[in-house]
Amino acid sequence: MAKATDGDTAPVPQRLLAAATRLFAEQGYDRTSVQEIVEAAGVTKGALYHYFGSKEDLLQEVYARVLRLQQERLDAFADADAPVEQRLRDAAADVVVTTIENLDDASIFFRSMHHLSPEKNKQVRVERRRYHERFRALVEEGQHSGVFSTATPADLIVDYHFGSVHHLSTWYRPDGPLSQQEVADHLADLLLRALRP
Amino acid sequence: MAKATDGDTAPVPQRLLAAATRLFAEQGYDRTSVQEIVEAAGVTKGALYHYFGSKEDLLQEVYARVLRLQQERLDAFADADAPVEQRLRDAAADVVVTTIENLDDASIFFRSMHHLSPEKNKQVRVERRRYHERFRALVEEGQHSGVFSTATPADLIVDYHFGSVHHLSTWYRPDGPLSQQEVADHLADLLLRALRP
Amino acid sequence: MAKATDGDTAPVPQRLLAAATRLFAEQGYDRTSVQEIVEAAGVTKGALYHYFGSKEDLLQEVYARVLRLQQERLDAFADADAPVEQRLRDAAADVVVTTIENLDDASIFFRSMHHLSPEKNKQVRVERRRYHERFRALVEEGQHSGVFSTATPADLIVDYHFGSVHHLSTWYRPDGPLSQQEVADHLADLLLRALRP
Amino acid sequence: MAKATDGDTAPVPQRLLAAATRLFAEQGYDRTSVQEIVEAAGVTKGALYHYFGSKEDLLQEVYARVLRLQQERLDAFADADAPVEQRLRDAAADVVVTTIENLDDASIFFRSMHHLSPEKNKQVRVERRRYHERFRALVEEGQHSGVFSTATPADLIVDYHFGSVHHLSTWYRPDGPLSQQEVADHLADLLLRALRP
DNA sequence: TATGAATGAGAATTCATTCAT
DNA sequence: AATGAATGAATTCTCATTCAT
Repeated sequence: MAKATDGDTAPVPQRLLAAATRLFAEQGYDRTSVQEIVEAAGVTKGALYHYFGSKEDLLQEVYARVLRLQQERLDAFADADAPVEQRLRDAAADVVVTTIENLDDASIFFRSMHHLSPEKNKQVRVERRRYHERFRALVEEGQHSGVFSTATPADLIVDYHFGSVHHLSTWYRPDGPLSQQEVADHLADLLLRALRP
Repeated sequence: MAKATDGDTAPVPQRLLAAATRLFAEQGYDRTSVQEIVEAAGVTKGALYHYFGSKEDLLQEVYARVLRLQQERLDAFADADAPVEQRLRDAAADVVVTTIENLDDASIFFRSMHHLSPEKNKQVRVERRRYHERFRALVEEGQHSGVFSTATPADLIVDYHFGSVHHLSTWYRPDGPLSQQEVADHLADLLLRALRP
Repeated sequence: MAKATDGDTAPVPQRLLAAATRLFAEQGYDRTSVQEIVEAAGVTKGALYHYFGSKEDLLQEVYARVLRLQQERLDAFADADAPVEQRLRDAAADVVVTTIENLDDASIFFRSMHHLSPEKNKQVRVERRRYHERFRALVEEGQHSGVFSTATPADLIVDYHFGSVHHLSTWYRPDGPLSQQEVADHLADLLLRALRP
Repeated sequence: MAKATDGDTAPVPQRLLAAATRLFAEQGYDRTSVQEIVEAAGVTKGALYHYFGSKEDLLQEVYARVLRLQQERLDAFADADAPVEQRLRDAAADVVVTTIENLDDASIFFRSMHHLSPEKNKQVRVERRRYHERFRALVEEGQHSGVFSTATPADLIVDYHFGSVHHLSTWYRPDGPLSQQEVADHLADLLLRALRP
């Protein structure tokens, strides 16, 4: 009977997650009440607490989804069979596109991480770290093979790039002058240009 | 009689602002109660509401202070008597140092702006815009005079750099391997390298 | 299981309404705190806000109840099969008795109506108007058929009578010299006497 | 220098009293803050507390003024040299005109009396009683001399009439179809007609 | 699997009043 | 005569969560 992912007929947990994602992005985690979420999802509070242990669990689920997706894509690009400068450029551009396509998740990610309890926060940080290190490894690979400048520590370069990705949710508008792909190309280009020896 | 800026003797509004800044940065705006602020400042709630119309006003005051400071510094560097690549590098490095020196304000700025009411938000955006445009003008000046590449739109370059500044509050630690100045130099360097024709 | 209207066993909304009615009448709407109401009803604040959107909603419910009751009774007397002077007298006396029997509601009604928000106030006024007009129609009927004097506009006569009803909560005491019925008969009599041609 | 009673130049206590009267009538006593009063009067809180011991004192002053005025006028009409039916009619009409002319005071009087502390309340009640009794004496004089019906106790007749006076603040509008004097004549007429033997 | 009534702690804000100057 | 900073208690309302059904 269910056909879409969002409508009235999607499984309850998905509907709750979709509603929570939208509301957290629009209003922030603290400003979104459990009541609003269940109303938006068309269920009752009891149902929410049947599937999720707490409001915080919902937030963590949003994170887990984003992290999983981005790690998968990074791994795919990094493991490709191509010169390192190509692989870095592709990965750098892809994370921009993926982030723009899931701007809600990104807003939540960067604005609400500190709302998680210490233990859950730690768990997320560990996964983030893994992602960061995979990306850094690409930079270092290019530095060791001499195609990238070694003037800047690789860690800092990763943070430089992810700063701009993080920032997207602040300024990017779908109806702006640049398409997703153009923004991605420009940002990847800036990264690669900065890395020229 | 008052000599310090923070102690028991500083004027009440300053003490409130200092306490609020610290707590907003540590816990986030929504998670910080008015009660906590007044306790930290050693005054009563009535006193707070005597000087500030609302909790939100306190937040706006923090913003106003940061914006004023950063605009002043940018103007000074941008108006200096030096080649444009030097002026851009100095401004780009200075905003990093200033941000690190006021990491609390920066965290609040980037994480809590969406907590302001629409009208106050607009006001802050207007001032942010002015700052952004002054910075962009520097980039464009270099592009027109041929010392910077024109491959990337100036607006995007400004957002690229400020993404990394914004991001500082996420990863920079005073006890990390790099000093403030080193980070600033590296980030300014990356910007200038990316702009090489 | 529930048998009384007030005890520990009555449904929570009724208990809240009963407590609020008594306290609003005794102390006035503004002087009665939500805390007092829930304590008197033996429930918690959360329960109150589960059933009523606001303190004001509670007040409006009190109004709605009174208005419904009085309109029903007026309609019954006005539509009866009797000479107009008899129907007016019965209606005029009945509203006195009903008001005395619900003196709390009446006090609240006349003293606290201006505490309602504009929109709710309007809604109450509309219902009041309907009541006023039904009563006025009775007076006019008698005037047209010649049994009542036309010296005074019917509207004014209605306000004259309701002034005295309104006033009851100021002076009527159950232990005073006159019974409810005696007061009602006297006031209806005064009205009819004033209307003699 | 001072020429009006209301402007910027009137003595401070008068200005406070005028501002308080207007605000109490518009918003109710409880809804009017001391801050609003002093702002409307163009002075500071300290000044208010210099002249009045409390917010309640301000309210009592408004009462005292009304009571004094109405008692004076009633005494004048009641002591006149005319037949009792003329004196009653004049007094009954005059209180209507005076009430309409001071509709703010009247609203406050009838709506806020229960806001006074028990002792002040008692004091006001005593003066009200004196007024009521002077009026009742007029009715009784007419009843004893046979020009008024004795069907209704004099006390009730006084309350009947004052109910309608009280009610004026609910329905009377200066831009309505009837002038002050017309309303006064009609209401006095109704009273006298009801008293016909 | 889901409901919805009920909890209880805590939120921001208001306000009459005081008092040193 | 008048100021205005400061108090502290009270106010309405919100909300994540629980639990009997």
